[in-house]
Amino acid sequence: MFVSVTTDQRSRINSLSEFGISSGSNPIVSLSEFTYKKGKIIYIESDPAEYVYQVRKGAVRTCKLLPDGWRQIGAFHLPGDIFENGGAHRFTAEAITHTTVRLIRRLHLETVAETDAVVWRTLLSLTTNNLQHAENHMLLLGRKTALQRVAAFLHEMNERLTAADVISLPMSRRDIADYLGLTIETVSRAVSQLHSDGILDFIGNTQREIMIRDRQRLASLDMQS
Amino acid sequence: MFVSVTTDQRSRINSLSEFGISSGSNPIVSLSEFTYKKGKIIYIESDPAEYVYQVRKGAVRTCKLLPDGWRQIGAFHLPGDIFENGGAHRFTAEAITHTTVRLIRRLHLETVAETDAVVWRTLLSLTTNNLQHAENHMLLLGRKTALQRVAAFLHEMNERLTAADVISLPMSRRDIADYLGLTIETVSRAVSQLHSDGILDFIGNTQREIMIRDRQRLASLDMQS
DNA sequence: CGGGGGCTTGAGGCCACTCAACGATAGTGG
DNA sequence: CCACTATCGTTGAGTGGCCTCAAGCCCCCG
Repeated sequence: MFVSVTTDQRSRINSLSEFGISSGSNPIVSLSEFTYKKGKIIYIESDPAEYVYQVRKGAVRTCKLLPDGWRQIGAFHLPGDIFENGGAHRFTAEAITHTTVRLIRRLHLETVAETDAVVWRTLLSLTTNNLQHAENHMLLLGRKTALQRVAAFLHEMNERLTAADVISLPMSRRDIADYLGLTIETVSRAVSQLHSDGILDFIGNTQREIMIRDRQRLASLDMQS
Repeated sequence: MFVSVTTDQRSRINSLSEFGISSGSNPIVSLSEFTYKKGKIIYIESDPAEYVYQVRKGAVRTCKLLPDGWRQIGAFHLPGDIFENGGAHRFTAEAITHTTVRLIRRLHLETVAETDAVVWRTLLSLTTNNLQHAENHMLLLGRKTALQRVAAFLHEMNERLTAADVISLPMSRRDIADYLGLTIETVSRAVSQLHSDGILDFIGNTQREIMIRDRQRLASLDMQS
């Protein structure tokens, strides 16, 4: 599959712990780095290959497609995040911006793990974290209003990709809409409302730079009202 | 936590493989059986205890609650199903009907696993399966219509708890609604429509016994139209 | 028999979607 | 430098699907 993908850079690193997975005994695992241009596919749903990925730079979306054109984004992966595909791929992963990922073969990992429970534990907690995120997202998709969803999204992003209360969103309104189970118009309207309510401001002339003015009220919308 | 719960029966079995988790070397793990009356709580969200459960008889729902009273059911667990709660409980688990579960301490399991990668692999694939289910459910909650959701639900149940095309649902319309992110009225209307469209029939005088007349059309609704 | 819970059905309202127009921005080629 | 175009985002008007509220039926169980 990788032959069909833009590979600008490639390097090898001999460390498992650099990947964020600490191994007690076996530090020698091959690690590769790939770079994908904006919009390029990292892997497709039902792709047989098995890797574990870590975002180095950029952002990745994992999504499912419906026959009628609808798309559901399951998660956004930002620098530092590890995402994987146990068994067969259940999602399609795409680069949102110019993105660099590290990757490691699952098989190699499990070979190491054979003699090292720490790796297993890490792999499991990785999957559990993804599961937890999915469970919270089910609640959002099933039971929250448009405004609550957008507030929850901004709240999540504010915690994940910023130190101060200034967010620089890598993804488009379409991505956000497909993540929140809404349309782009509804997302836009909700953001506008949060702006006119004094909860956030726009920075610069692009709409992807957002400053949170009232984190408290944003959080309270997220937590429910 | 268990002191506050109805415990009608209790037994001990010394086998891990009976639980559905095959261990190559260490078959001696304590296994308990508990019975819960209809509606009783098995564990509560944020409960610290760590167990892995297997449904023996009955049915279990795992759900999250919102401050404003909304409920989202993440999954139904039927006889044979294994469900767990890595780390802290992320859900509340309740018995839908009179239910018997086997349970095993996660800690015990991981102690065994220390020397047995098969257990780790099983535990991981268990979590991965749950994750896959959650991912599919996100698609349902985010991008499907009421009719498609109900069709998908019946399709799922038809595959999980019946041999012929006769389903005996253990859960109420409220449970179904909270699973599908709908109201009971909408669920009821959708089922009625499927009935009047000749896709399903009711059996007996209760509305929980359903016979699928046209599995093909049910599946095509599920798969999207 | 009366009461209550579960389920259905109807009437009306609201929130999010649809369709459409428009402005802003970035990239392209002259 | 300026059209020209495509993409992205916002905003408005109108529709529709699901929710809300309400009534009524059926069954179970006292």
